[in-house]
Amino acid sequence: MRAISDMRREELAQAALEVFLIHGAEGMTLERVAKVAGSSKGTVLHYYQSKEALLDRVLRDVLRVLGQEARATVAAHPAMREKIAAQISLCFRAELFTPDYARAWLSVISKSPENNGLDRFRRLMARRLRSNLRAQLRPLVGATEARPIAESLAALIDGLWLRRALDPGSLTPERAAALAKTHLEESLAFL
Amino acid sequence: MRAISDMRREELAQAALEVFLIHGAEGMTLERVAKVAGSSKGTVLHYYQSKEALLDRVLRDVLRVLGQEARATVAAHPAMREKIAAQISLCFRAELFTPDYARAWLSVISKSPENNGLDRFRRLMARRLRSNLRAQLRPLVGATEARPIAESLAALIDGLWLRRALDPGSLTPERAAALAKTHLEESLAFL
DNA sequence: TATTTAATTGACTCAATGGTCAATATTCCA
DNA sequence: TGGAATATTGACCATTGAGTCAATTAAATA
Repeated sequence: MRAISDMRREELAQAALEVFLIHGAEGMTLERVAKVAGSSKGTVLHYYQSKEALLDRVLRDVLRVLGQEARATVAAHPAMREKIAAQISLCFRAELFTPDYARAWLSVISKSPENNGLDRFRRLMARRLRSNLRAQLRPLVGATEARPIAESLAALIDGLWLRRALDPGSLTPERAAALAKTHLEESLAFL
Repeated sequence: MRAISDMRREELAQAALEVFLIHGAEGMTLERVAKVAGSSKGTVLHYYQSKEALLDRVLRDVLRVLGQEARATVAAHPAMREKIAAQISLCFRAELFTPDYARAWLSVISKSPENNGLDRFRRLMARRLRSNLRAQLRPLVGATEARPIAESLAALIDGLWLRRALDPGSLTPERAAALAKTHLEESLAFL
């Protein structure tokens, strides 16, 4: 029967996500995952061939959830200006822009040069953000201007996430979103 | 005699810096440092009580060099506008804004939450940049406006460094500096 | 219920890394 | 030159974490 083993796999993935958010990609050790799942390292490796496979699963889950939210939110804002603003809000919404997520993200990018799975994940996230921003800017300012604005905005967003990871107390989600939106407004006004 | 042992210490610090720039803080293993120095792990630990002590030394050296350059360059540009531009240029000058330095920096910040030495270093760097930017903005736009502009600019700079670490090919030093300066100009123009 | 199938465990190996230490080699100087 | 101080080494140890595996336990089913 698949059902039981699938449920176990699910539980383990859930535990892994939990550990991942607290300890990052590297700190997500099999022991910790096993402990959170109330199981043993052996069992974890029974369901996932390797730590890499488990991490893949975790990242895939995260990616899926983020993707759904993003599409839904952007679709809900037909006007272009609002679409971009919505896109920015999405990046900094309170459930996502937490110290935990920010640290986890930092751990992903810092290991990304040595880990294919993490690198793929990172690239996907980066590409998704950039192409969304560009696509939404293009009708407003044209393709030529859209690129540098999207580039700058993406870098600013990265920097704000970094700060959230490192000095969580010094930056609220609202303030981060406000800074990004201000930057966008100024870029648009300047043309 | 101090002289000889001091020279050895120096050589080891040099080797450690080299390894640090290639492999980051974590990847700076005693074995690697010893190998580069043409020595042995035991010798490294003879001169530095621990890996932490060695890393401290490396970071202190980096900090000293960066501080000197920064003070000199900024002092050389008496006009305020130019001072800020010089400050930005300094962040992205070709010798510094290399993939190696960017990756090393990334490794520092990613380990910073768990390592006091790295955290102190990171905070120092961040504080120095921010306070420089704020100090130079204040006479131009007043204290109230200076803060958010400096904040935003600092985050953008961080984001650009991140990109340099992760996708080195996609961002030249000139382009990075240009993006940062554009952001600054737009912020100033918007007031 | 007996047998087969699957889940679970913990002890094991292996590799990497920081760190200790006693033995050895080198250097200095009286 | 010979002994004291110093430098150097490599063999050890401890820890951590991934991954293996055979033995045990639990579950399903004929």
